[in-house]
Amino acid sequence: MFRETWRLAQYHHMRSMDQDEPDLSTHKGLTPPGSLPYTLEDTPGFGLKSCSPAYGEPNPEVLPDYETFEGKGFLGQARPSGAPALSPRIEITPSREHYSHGRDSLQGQLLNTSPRQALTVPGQDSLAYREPACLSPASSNSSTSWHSESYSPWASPCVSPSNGQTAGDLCPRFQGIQTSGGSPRASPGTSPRTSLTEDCAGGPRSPSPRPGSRSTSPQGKRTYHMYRNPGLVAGPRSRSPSPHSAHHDNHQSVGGGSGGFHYGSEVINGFGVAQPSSVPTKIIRTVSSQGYPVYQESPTDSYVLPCQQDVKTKPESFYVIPPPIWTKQLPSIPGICSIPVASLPPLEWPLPSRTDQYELHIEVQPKPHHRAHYETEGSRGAVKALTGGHPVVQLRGYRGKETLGLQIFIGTADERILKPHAFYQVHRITGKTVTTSSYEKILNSTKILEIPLEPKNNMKAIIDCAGILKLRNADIELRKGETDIGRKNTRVRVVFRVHIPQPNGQHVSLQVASNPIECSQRSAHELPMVEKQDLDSCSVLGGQQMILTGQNFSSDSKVIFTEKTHDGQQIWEVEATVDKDKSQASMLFIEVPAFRDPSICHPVKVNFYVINGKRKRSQPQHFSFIPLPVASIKTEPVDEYERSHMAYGLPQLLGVSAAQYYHAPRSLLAPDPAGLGMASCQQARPATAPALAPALDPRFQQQSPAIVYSRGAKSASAGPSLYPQPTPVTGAAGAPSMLPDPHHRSVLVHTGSPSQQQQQQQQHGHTHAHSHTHSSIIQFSSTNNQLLRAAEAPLVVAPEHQHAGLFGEPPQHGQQQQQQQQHYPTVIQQQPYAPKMAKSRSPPSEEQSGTLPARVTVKQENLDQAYLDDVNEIIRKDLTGVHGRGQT
DNA sequence: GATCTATCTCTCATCCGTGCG
DNA sequence: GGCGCACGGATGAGAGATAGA
Repeated sequence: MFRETWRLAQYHHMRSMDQDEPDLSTHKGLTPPGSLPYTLEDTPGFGLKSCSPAYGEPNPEVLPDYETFEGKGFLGQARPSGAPALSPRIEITPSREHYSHGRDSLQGQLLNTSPRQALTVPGQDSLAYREPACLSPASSNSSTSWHSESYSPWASPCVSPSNGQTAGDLCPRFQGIQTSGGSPRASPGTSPRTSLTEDCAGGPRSPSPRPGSRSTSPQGKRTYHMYRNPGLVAGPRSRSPSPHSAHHDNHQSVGGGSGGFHYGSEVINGFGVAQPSSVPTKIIRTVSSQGYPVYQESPTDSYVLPCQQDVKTKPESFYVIPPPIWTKQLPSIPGICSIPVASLPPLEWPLPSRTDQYELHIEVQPKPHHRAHYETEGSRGAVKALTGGHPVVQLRGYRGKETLGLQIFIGTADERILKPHAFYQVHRITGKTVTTSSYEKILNSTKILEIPLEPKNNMKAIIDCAGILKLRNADIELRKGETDIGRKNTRVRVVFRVHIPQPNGQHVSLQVASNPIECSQRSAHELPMVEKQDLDSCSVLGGQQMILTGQNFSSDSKVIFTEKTHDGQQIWEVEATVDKDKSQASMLFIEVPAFRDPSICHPVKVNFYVINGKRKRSQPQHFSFIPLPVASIKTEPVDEYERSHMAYGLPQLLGVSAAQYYHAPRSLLAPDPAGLGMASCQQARPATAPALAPALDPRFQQQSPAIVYSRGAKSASAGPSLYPQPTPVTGAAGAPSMLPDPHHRSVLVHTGSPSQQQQQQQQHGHTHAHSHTHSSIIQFSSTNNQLLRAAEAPLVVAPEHQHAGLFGEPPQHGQQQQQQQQHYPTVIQQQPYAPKMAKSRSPPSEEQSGTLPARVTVKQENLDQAYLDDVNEIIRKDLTGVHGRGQT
């Protein structure tokens, strides 16, 4: 699958080169994919440098398109007069219900492309538009649509047709084109809820041969073949556009040429409103005009609107739309504390959940299952708690009187570092049952809900306004730079963040993630799910009883322990003994089996899963086998396999301080060769070591785990600081549980915004070639690189430069950086352990040495492994590079 | 052992219907 | 009663897995 995706990426890459397609690979959270089969600079004409604003920096070319957003929903608000069936929730409906119009950034002007029939139109006077925002998603965008036919006949209107509006209603430029053409699939798959008038406009509602029967997919499912051979599906049946409209009309001119994209702020996402610089996110009615201006949040929209505590009683308050923030200084907004986004840590950055003073705590966890809804569906409601209510989050230790904003977004739940989920977005729920007001924001393509944390409520918030939106896999997978795959990637976590202002002007950022939530339809009723295990580790001899708590266990449930290699090859599998007498539907009593090799000298991480049927298996759970006491282990030379295996547990096992691996601070970037050669674990994986450093180095533990960052001018004086892993790291050797949770791992340094750090790097420029050398050894994501760079180069950044472009560096340097990224793919490697190299099925030597040609094998049945493979692939390349460069 | 093809199985994305407020 | 939301269920297409040639 991954290979397939890669091929597609290559294909699209070639196309992009042909068409001067903008490279969007750097979009997601400022983390350029490390494993792209192309270089970032392979897209000539793309205005990466010329038009990319700094992170958080408003681009004047784009500013007119930005608008802050939004009060709490339209619930209970009067609809615009004369607007029939105008939904109180007007959103982009990115799927098939799109209109194509305007220009396609790749293929030029799109004329008369919409096959859709006219939709019910509210009165013109009821809507206000921002033309720049009314752009076809097909035109720039995002995920899929720029290839092949490049636009869809269903290209997105600014608002969903389900709202009974035509594109022309929402954007003047739509007018006159909405009835063109006719589609063989007129009004494809329009939901019955969407009550369009297309039926009356002629054309069958569904291509189904059975009138009245369920229609087929809007444009039919898109296949890889279609992706590869866009011409085969040309015409109105072309693939649907990505959910997001991006207005090219504006952006094309920015930066010149066709590639006028804004990197720093624009991100391509399958999410319709996710492109701050290109796509309208919402259309809401204003007070004055009773219209629905389209606006979206700029990356610089770091403030939120005053919280409307009770939208039901003050519906009018929604109509208050602040002027574009880029036009003025950040206002002092009562209510929720406002912080410039540029000063906030990116969503990809790991944050601690607590400090000495504060703790962000999930009082009530969400249910482990929540069926996410597609954009074509109606809402499936807010995430609920197991108890029947809703999740509750509280900020403890806060004594201030200021209301803070609790940010919510959907994050990943896989092995890797927590980051915004590519295939899911938080969805604001509005309804009669929703009591919590919320604001919707877009940060680097990630939709964020912000709800107030009020002292009067003891800084507690009931999360009853957050649903989960599923984006179509194809839309996301095909966007440039996206390496994740959506298939079976259905686990998410709800991530909560809060930024607590400090008296000195700094802010403390805390983050906590919920338990994983399975978002697929089926699994909620069929797949077993392990929610809790009372044992994380056991002696290699096994025999201990472990209680698994979860759902959908059955009398036929089996528990399988497995061990896999880096390549995902399973080298060990054994079924645990299940005590069926004790076991229940929500609880399994098992006996941990003995590990295959009782002579291991280090903890070995394995997985286990519960399986009910052939394919009804739970997500893999982690488990560790602990070696017997040292005295009982025969000392033998370790082979390559063991050596690599040991690398992961080395620091803990040997009680070696991470400081031995690193020099501070610069050496934090590179493993100490001497350290790598110590003990019997000579080849500790360099990519892993840095990730462990903060947790292992006692120096870090003495400091506050929180990320404290400066805002504004104060950042200039904010030198680099080291912040420890909040998770206590025990000194007990060999205890696998002491490894910090990768999802809660703190970061080393945050001296300000990413842009600041980028600026720092720029200032250091070529004199810091060594840092590149280091980073070529230790691969981090760009964000992590920023962290490391910040740690390494504590430059004082003038306030006026704090928005220096992360991607807006001088061309030369930018290219160099891109080359670096190309040659040394980045990866977030923060797994406490990684599956060991193949021993029995694959030659360890080559793998170990990193000279084995990369081959990614992804099995559908194990998505986590796919992720691991993805990472491991990069690591192998990295190792190859290291060796090839003579351990530079 | 590698490749191709056919078939099976399952996921995805959408649609349908119902209950509730 | 109408409407919209929430939600469970169903469905076809298509992708992946698997077996056989």
